[in-house]
Amino acid sequence: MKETVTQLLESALASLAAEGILPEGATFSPAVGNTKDKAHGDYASNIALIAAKSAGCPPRQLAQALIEHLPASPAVERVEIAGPGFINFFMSTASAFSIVEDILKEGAEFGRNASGQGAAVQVEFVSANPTGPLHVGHGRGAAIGDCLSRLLEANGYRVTREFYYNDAGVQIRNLALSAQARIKGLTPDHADWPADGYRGEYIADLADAYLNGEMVVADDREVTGKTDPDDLAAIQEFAVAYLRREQDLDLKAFGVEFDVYFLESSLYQDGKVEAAVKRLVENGFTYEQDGALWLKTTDFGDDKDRVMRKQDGGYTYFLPDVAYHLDKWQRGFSTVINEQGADHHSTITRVRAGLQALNAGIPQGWPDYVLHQMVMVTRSGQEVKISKRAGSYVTLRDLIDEVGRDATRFFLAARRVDSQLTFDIDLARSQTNENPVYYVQYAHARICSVLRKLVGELGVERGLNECAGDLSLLTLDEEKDIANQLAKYPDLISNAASLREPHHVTHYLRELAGQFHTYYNAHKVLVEDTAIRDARISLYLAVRQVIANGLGILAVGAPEEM
RNA sequence: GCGCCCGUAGCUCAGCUGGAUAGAGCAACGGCCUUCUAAGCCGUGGGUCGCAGGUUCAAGUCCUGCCGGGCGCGCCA
Repeated sequence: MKETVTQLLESALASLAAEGILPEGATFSPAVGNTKDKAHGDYASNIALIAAKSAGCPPRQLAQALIEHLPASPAVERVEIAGPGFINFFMSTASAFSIVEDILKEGAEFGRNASGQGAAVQVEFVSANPTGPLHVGHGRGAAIGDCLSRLLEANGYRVTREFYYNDAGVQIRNLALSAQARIKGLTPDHADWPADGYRGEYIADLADAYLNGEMVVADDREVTGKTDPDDLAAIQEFAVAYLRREQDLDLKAFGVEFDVYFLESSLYQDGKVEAAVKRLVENGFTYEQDGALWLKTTDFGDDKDRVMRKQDGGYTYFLPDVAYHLDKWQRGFSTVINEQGADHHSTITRVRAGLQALNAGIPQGWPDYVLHQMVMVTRSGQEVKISKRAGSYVTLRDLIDEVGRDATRFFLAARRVDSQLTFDIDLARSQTNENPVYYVQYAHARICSVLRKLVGELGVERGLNECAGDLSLLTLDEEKDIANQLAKYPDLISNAASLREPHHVTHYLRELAGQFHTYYNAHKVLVEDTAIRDARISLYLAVRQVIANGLGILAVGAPEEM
């Protein structure tokens, strides 16, 4: 519908150019937007304001000329000039409802497009180190990363979901020492407990499992506990596997699956870290100082140079990071999106600098980053800070267990990534219209319920994607509003993906559900006039389909009954 | 001190690549509720968009400065 208006305007612009009213060379792409105020019609364009200067005539006059050159279209009922020179389009009622037929014809495909042309995109997210259960922040990352992946897929991209983790560094050593302390019977309050050791309950569980010789199977590994308290290497291997399994279970409960688990240690094993170092040295961006090897990241916009190789000969995390991203590039991902917590912000400049210093033909500003701000969890208006299992933080599992997978996903994806998020447990649990998840799911269930009633009480079978009835009988304002909202869905999918802003999906659904509930409350659908009834049910079916499609992007369930 | 993010109604938040009179939900206030799947429905009030400049026909949106909050500023990841 919006395209129709755009085409009409383009045609009018061409006519004006042909008549010399507009300069030949200049090209204007008319911006057509949805109106906020219904008094301004269904769509509005500011083209006359934009083009007025180069046309050399006042905007309203140019708008008038454009309107006079607008080709006739059955979709447009009337056109007006308003304000400083906006052109407002009032669409015919009949054309507004053609979207219903489109939706029912396309079904689950409605809103999806092929603009990505199958290009390979990688989304790296969560990437938690295997040192404990996932926390709420990881949950936010998981919700955003997975939703973003689904959005990209809906736009025709081929997405690889990747999880990168450090399985060998200082933190892992620390984990092994903590586990060993537990295995030897120490508790975190003991004087000999490792400094900065991990203190959570899960360390004790891990220790028991190791001593019992349990076998743990994680998505990417399988290890049996050796029971020997002195074999630190064995403890470390077991601990990593144990916590990987723990995280796998969290992710499974959350409904997130990864295509690739990428180990930091593999970069060392495959010589990729050494190769990166060699290349950086050869390119002349390094120097030795204080017994360490530095990279001149300041040549690429960093505020200070960074250590690559420490005094003790080990590498900092930064170097494998660079090697890892070179590997991503070499795997052919022209678009890579790294979803991380904003507390990792400083790595961006460093990684990009390292990649530029490699001289590998990687574009400046590659890869993309999506950073989410912190999450605070509240219950009864009070901040919740700890979980029993992890001790110092609220785990993702806590939330899923308490409010359910659907509400957790919806809530964690519902805010702009760059603003902090308050997760209200009471709200997420509540079964009232105040709870947006409930509200949206209920709209879907309500429609399913009407269909059951239609079959059960009236004996009328109606296929789920069957468009029946004369849509021109839909004459109510609420019906047209809903149709217009439905028509916005494809743009939503395309914009949310290109802007990397998944939160738009939740807001859209909340609004659509609200419109539907209002309509439902005001107007009966199972009316005696079967022609009107059938037309309204067609609209219901379209709403049901779009809600289902939108919830699918969020990986939130679309229940048939509540 | 430096860097990044945020500041919009009492609260939680939207505001699509600058566009018309800044929106939604909750709360408040006033009505309604024997009605298809219910846990409510309709309406009203409520704003110096942190502050001050600037760019523009047009600024919540872009630029500069300041104020307030969060995060980061490791040879941790």
